[in-house]
Amino acid sequence: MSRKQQVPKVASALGADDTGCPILHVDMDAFYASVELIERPELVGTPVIIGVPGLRGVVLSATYEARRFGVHSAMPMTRAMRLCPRATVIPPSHGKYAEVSRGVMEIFHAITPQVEPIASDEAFLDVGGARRRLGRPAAIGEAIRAQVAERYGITCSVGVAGSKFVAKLASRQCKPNGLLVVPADGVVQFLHPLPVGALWGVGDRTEQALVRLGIRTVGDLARVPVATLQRELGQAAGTHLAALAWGRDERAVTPHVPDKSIGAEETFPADVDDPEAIRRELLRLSERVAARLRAGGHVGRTVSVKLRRSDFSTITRSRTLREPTDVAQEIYVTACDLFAAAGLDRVRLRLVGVRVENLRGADTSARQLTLGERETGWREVERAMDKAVRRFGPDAVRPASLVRPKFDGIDV
DNA sequence: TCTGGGGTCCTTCATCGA
DNA sequence: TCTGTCGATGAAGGACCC
Repeated sequence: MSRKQQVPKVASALGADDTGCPILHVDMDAFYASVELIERPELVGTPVIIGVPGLRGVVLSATYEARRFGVHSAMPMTRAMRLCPRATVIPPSHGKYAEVSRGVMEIFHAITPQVEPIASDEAFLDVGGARRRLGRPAAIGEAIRAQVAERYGITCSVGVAGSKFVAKLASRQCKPNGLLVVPADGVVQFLHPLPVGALWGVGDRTEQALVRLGIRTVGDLARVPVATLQRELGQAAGTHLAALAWGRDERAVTPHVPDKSIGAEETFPADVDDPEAIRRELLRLSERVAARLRAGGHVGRTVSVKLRRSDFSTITRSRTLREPTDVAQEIYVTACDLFAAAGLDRVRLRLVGVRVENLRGADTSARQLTLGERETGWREVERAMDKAVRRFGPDAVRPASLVRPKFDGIDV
């Protein structure tokens, strides 16, 4: 589901010497759309867009037939429909995608435990340790493609290289339904003709900044002194990009990356300026975040709120608590304080969000009551709510203020 | 044209204590 | 005692990723 610009196809696969190429990047092709077509085979070969039409939604995924009209993921649905009015629009079913994603990850784990998922539809694999058992990396990549196709009837693309970042570029280069090996001694030859925007970490803004400096390709970038890049892009980004331009990327495949924050946000169907309605939404989001914290065994110390005005300008406000929490009421009270302190009363908002950062394991954080403080009992109440939800479903229990329609006059 | 939702990481600035 | 410096931490914003 890459949303970066398509880089031009290379004419040659640069041979197939995969010695020194233990890293695989596996990327499902048009994942959500492909999963939907499993149940709708009559739509194969036609333009299909996954997204919610009408509302303020964006395209989540599109078949390659729709992409030919200029449709791509993250594009506003209204624009996508103008570009491709014939497209069949299917609302997303995240549960279905998660199920296929789990199955695909199982296939990866049967190859090697060194699997680093990047998203539901892509992962890095380090197959260095699987060679003796399963053969060369390119052969392992082909085996994965065959297994995914056989089990789910969908295709994926595989990049094979000596580093994560080159493997990722390679998989993008051979999409859809391809496999590309970038040999260790062909990295510079592979990278330098690519546009700078193809690099991981170069988005629109950075690309514009680089183009202003006359840097259009990775090769151009490689010839610029590191100090210049650091001055223009900042210390970290400058150093990082200078290394990438020469194919240097030492990052290892890391199977377990701990969560650093958990949040939830929602765009209103129409802008809202009623503080009561905004506080109700903050409560709903706090409930969601707290439930996910508890489900993951996390507590967090910093609560932040995100407030986006109707003109899309966005502010965030955060507060670090004395003790970490996974209690919705504590998160909600803090979020309301932050909202009040932001001084946006009666300002029209299009989005609000709640996030908890500074996470740690709930089991490693014994809560310390200060002198005179009384345990509120909210934690116990919310754990009981978790049990009810697990047993009777998500609508089994909710705060009284959320029993009313979510937004005044708009029940969504 | 009009921009979702879930994240990570970096930079800058302010504050505080040693 | 005062001042300057340095590092840690927190807060805010922004760019980027899928």
